[in-house]
Amino acid sequence: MSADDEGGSGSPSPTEIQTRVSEYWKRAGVIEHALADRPGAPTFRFTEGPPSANGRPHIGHILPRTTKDLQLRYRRMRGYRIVSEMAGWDCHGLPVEIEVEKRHGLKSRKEIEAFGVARFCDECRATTLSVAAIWEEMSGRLGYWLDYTHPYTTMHPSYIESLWWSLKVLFDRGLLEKGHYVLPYCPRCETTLSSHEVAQGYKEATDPSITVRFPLLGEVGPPRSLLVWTTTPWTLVSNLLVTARADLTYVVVRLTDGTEGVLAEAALPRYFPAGTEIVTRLAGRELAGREYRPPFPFVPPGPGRFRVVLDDMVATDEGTGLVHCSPNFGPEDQRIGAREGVGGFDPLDGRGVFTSLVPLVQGTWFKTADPILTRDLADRGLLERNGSVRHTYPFCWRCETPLLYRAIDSWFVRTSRFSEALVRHNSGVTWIPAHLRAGRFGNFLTEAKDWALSRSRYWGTPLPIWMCSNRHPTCIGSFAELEERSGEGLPPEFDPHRVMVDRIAFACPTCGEKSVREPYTIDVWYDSGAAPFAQFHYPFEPGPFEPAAPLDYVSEAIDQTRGWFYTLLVLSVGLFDRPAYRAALVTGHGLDTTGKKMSKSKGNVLEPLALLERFGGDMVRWSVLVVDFTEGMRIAEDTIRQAGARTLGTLTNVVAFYRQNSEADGLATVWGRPRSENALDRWLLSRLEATRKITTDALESFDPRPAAQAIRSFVDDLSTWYLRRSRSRFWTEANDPARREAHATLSYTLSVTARLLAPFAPFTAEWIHQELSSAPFAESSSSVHLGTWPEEAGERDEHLERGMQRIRELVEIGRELRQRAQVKSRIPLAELVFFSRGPVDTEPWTRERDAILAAELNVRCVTFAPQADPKDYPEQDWVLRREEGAAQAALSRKPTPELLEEGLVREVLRRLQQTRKEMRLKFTEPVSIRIGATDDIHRALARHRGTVARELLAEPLDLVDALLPEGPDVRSWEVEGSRFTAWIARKERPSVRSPARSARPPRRPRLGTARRPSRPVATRRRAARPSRTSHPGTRKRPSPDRRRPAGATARSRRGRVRSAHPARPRPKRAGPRGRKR
RNA sequence: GGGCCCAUAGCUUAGUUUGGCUGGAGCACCCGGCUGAUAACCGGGAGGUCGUCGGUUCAAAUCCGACUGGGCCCA
Repeated sequence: MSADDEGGSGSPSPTEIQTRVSEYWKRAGVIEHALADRPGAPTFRFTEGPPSANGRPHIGHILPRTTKDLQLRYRRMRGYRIVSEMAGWDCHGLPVEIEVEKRHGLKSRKEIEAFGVARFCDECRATTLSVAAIWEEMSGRLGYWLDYTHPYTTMHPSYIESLWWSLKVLFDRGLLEKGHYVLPYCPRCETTLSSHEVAQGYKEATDPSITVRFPLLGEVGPPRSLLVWTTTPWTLVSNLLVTARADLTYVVVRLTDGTEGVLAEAALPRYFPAGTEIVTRLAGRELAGREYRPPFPFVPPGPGRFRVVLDDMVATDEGTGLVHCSPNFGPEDQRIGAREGVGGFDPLDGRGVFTSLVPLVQGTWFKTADPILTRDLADRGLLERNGSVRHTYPFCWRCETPLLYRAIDSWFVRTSRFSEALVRHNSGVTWIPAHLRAGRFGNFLTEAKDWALSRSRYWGTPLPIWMCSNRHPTCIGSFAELEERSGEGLPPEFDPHRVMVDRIAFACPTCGEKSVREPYTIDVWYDSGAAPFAQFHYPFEPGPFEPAAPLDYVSEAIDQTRGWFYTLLVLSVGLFDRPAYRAALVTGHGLDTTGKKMSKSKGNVLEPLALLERFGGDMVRWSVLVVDFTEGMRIAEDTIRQAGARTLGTLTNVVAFYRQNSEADGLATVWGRPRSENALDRWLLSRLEATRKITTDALESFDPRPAAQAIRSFVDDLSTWYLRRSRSRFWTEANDPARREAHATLSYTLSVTARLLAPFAPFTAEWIHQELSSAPFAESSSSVHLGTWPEEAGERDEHLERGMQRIRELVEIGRELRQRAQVKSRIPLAELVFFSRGPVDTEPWTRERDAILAAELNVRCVTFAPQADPKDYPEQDWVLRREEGAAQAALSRKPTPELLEEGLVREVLRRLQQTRKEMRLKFTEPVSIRIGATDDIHRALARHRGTVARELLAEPLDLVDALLPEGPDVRSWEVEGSRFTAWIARKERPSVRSPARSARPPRRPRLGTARRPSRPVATRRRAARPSRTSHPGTRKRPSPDRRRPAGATARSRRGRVRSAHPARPRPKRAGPRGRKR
């Protein structure tokens, strides 16, 4: 990092904090401790949804990983044992296969088989975890704690054996069956796809849009044709039926060539100009049974073929109201075809190429055939309309080949048979957001369709079903069973993937014929849906998995409603007849700055690793947690910086303030709830308790949104009200009771805040906790993440909270009056009177109320009066605020000469303090000061000499009754029309305390006292930098030995401070001393 | 084509369940103030057709309907 990254005197940057904390976690083995088994602890059941092990993480993965980690950290602090914290990898499937295909230039299944299936699978296995390290890196930077040393992988033999066990359970229950159905099919990959896979591949595409004449047979009069619309001309060669809707009105119109056409009346305006002759009207049901000549002569005649049938699926908003039906190439078509008993006709081979059944286009790919067939129709006078249409069409999500729907043999999980149970077991799930339960997810369950499970591929869990020539299926549920059936021992390194299992055959238990394995793998979504039990090799090994117990919590992004959330539930209900999870937190997707979905093609993606590197995990986590992350949310660097810096930055600054002061006084952290009578302290503790309660309730109910907001607002109150009004107490002496109270309150509050923050911003929380600790960054046992969650400590005082709120409102009134009086706050004013119609109910802390107001508004006296008599407050002396006609408050507007003089002193002090700050002096560091001023300023300073010397820590303070001569080291200011000059010089010698506070960075090895080996990465402080002005008697460069060193631990500082100088000199006690020139 | 969700200031948002005071706050901007933790802080200002239209009501950001835009899912 460069020196410019570091703050001058403030707190470390988020990335510095993260670096330091990460090193500590690593060094002290904190993560291992946190994830260690906790015998006897209550169980919190969780499963990491396995990401695809060869897909790189994208921005969308940040949200769910944050919400998962948040809940797990909370539960750990609550004393739970998380079952399980295994990371997991989804290893199988087309993504891996396609990567390997590309590498070896393989273009079809034929080429893969020529390449060698065993070799192909070996390559897939080797490829599959290639990006695991990137995922681990991202999770580490995000602070997502999982056990990456023992991840589960869906390709592991034990995992696959569990899958086989579960498949056999379904098979035995009759829920796993073979069927012949129309399914989405990729002709390049030569396999069916799951609906989930199809959903990912919809794209805008231009397709033909043609309307074809199907001549009706047996009509009298002019030739009459059905006008049939389609966007897939290639399916016309396999046409078997035409569908009309019973309740629609159809018209027969006169076509331009004198023949007649039939179409829905509703479609008429889309096709023909007004005034087109309508020969007759007829109801849809009258069309039923009419026979027609098919558009192509390839389909042999058969019972019931080439006639009009009725169905409600016919839409009217596009097309002609007459739908061409090719039962092999559409789900609806299949349903209708099956109902009508017309059989099927499939002219395509596995690669989507027409076979000899269709000589016209034999050897042509299905899409390429469209124009050829269209031209042929036109040549034969059957093409009524020829056009094109833009619409969404499904493409293969991996290889971008247009999909087709076709009837094919496949194995199914009969989900439709237990959709009622799916709905029932979903009804008790806590969904966040809640609408998903009955809404999107619930709807999906009610309409649950059978799950097409089998894939004609290679790298996947082999379907453990063997079939004999008599079509008797045998399902194998374990490796031992396979061994027993086949009568051959499995090798010790048995790999239950294709080739090895394919070679095994056995006699059919039913008929004795040879049984061979069905050559399928299964949908990878089954793999991941089985993760809760398969990761433990259930039921083959003893483990923490209990069939009766659902997971307590899962969290993923919204797209998983159809994915993992669904397959988890299906398997849970199908196998165990219970819900899969008690609570599901669903995050939205990341959008770009304009609210558009991030996608590679739009080039608006943000790299998660780059973001995390730049801002640190906490900033990223916090920025998503404080907004409604269940909606799609815009993610931009600016919003991360803004949301993160506000709360986390403020809080670290509060900690820095606390540490500087308590360290200087040698006060140790107070971890228990203090008892203070001070109203501000009691107020803060009450606010803390309120925040604790909201945070706890939110996390208990799995919805962190209210918690993050409550913490944000609490940190705001802490910094901008409590600390601002309490500062002076931190500057009194260490044994002052008020100082003790303030210290104890802030100390305790920060310790609780660190624990409340721990699940949300683990790095910052840890840093705060360590800053409070007596042995920071020492042992793992001191980690905030191994501590307990804050329990209720003391009650809220809502009366006090309301009273304080009222005071803050009164402050605003006071400021307004000051502004109107045009007297800046630095000048004290004599009196502020509030005329309250109702008394401000601040009993029993009325005196403190007035003191807070007086200090905040810099007035000598605050009083409350029941009502004002205007003539007591003449305008030349008072500025009045009215509310609804009645006087509300009055501020005396004219400062007395004494008050003016005090204001003048403050003006001078402020400028000199600013100079001290610019010189980067520690606030405990004494200086030599000479101030040259005349007249009013000199008189004022002389009269307040003690205050001036004390506040500036001037040892000595030299007041000169003349302006100092100009010089490079002399500064000059103008105040209220008068000038004054000063020079400030660092003391020649370090003050007594300096050595203790200051080992120095190794790169500037001078004057080092109390030097310690430092960790360069943990640099907290800016390297010594020349102050902007130089002063007589001062080195050009501030002496580095006064600075906090790189990496010097707080322990070393404190240890020395406390033992060596228990009663260190305080600035305020540094008495003015004369200095001879 | 169907379903679910969302829309409040340039940006992030509170308020919507249960209609009711002048629609609050933060960032950014302008003016002023404060500053011995701060990358800060405090006051004031400017900035709002509460997506649009219609309905219910004494009263609508809030309830109802339609529409527009966006997100997600299904087809």
